[in-house]
Amino acid sequence: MTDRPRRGRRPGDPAVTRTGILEAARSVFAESGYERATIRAIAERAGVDSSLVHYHFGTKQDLFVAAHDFPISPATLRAVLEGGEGTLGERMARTYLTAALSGGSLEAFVRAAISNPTARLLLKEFVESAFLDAFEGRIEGPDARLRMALAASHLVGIFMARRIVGIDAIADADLETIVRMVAPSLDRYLGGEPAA
Amino acid sequence: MTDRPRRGRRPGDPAVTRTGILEAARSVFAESGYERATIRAIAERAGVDSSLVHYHFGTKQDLFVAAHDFPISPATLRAVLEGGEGTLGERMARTYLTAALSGGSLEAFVRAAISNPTARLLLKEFVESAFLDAFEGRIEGPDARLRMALAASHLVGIFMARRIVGIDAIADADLETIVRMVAPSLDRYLGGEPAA
DNA sequence: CCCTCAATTCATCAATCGATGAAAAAGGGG
DNA sequence: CCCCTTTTTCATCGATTGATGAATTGAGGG
Repeated sequence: MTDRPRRGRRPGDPAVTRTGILEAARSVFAESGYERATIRAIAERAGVDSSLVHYHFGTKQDLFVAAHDFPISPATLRAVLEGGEGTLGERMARTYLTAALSGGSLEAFVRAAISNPTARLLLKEFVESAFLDAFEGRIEGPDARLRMALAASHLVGIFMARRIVGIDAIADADLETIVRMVAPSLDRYLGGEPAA
Repeated sequence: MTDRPRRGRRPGDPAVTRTGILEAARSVFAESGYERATIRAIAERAGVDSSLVHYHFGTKQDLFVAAHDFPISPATLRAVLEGGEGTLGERMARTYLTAALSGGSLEAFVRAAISNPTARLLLKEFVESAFLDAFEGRIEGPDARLRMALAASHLVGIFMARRIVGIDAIADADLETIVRMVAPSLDRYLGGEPAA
């Protein structure tokens, strides 16, 4: 990592270099958003020439897609659905907020989605299919999908406030406190009553 | 607007040109976000040379600030606080969602805040002072500020879902329907009970 | 051990962008 | 009506960026 790299192929596993680039891409995208992130910055963080990034992943957009396969795993989804302690809203808040606030993956996604149409579509697709569709059928009553979306958007808003905008009251609060406060609101959306 | 502009000062009021640039700036910033928006595109939309933009407003960041003085007016705030029909949460949801979803001003702000540190600070400042501070004292109970911020973040999330990401369920829904569904959640935050 | 192929850097291009400085045209006070 | 100021376009610079092609070096099969 500290060697002066000469030209040509270097010893060791090329796969390490590849995943290193992906990791660097994720972190730079998360920090700077899609537009501001430069291939050169990603390459530098990976300790690699910028051409190598293109060689492995093609265009910048290809790299972004490759680096962000799946923000939240299906396993996470199952954990939310197939109970445990607490209400559904509580599990949902805790699981998604923890996942979103820990890694940089979703942050990169959201940041990128703001300015880049492709990333925006990916995010929309992710939320609608892997999120709304997954819960569909488990939530009853009229407007089920809209109520689901409202619950999800609440979490997105909290994520934005804490991670992107940095509203103090939310950024400084204990995560579990937030979860306990938010859970009843989510349960109200997921519970079924049509809201007067 | 359709004339071939020769060089030099043009007849008519220069203030018209100025406000035209500001308007163009708002719309381009809203569409593209801060990074993607180019001075050249703004100038073209205003029917003006790009240098004129610099002449009037200096740097790109200066222009952004000048174009987005205040997303939501103090008058709007008062309308929310000093009742009328419905609960506080209902007035809050209706007023802010309408304001945020109608003009392009807040959209530009949010988009810009994602990638530009200055815009991010402006947005944070706006939310925290003109929003949280304004309600402070009117909301009782422990964690008042956090609960306020949760209510605000819920609205931000809905705005994101509808305007930025374009989640169908929320984008297609009637605004008044959303307001009625969300209001009880907001009231819960603003009402005072500490949430078990 | 050689020869091909994959991995990697170097050099460089074309495009774009923000910004500046000079030139041209209209306004307006004296 | 003249002259200085303001407003506007034109020309251009320097920096940055994504991308490409050639050169160099290691890996690995035969």
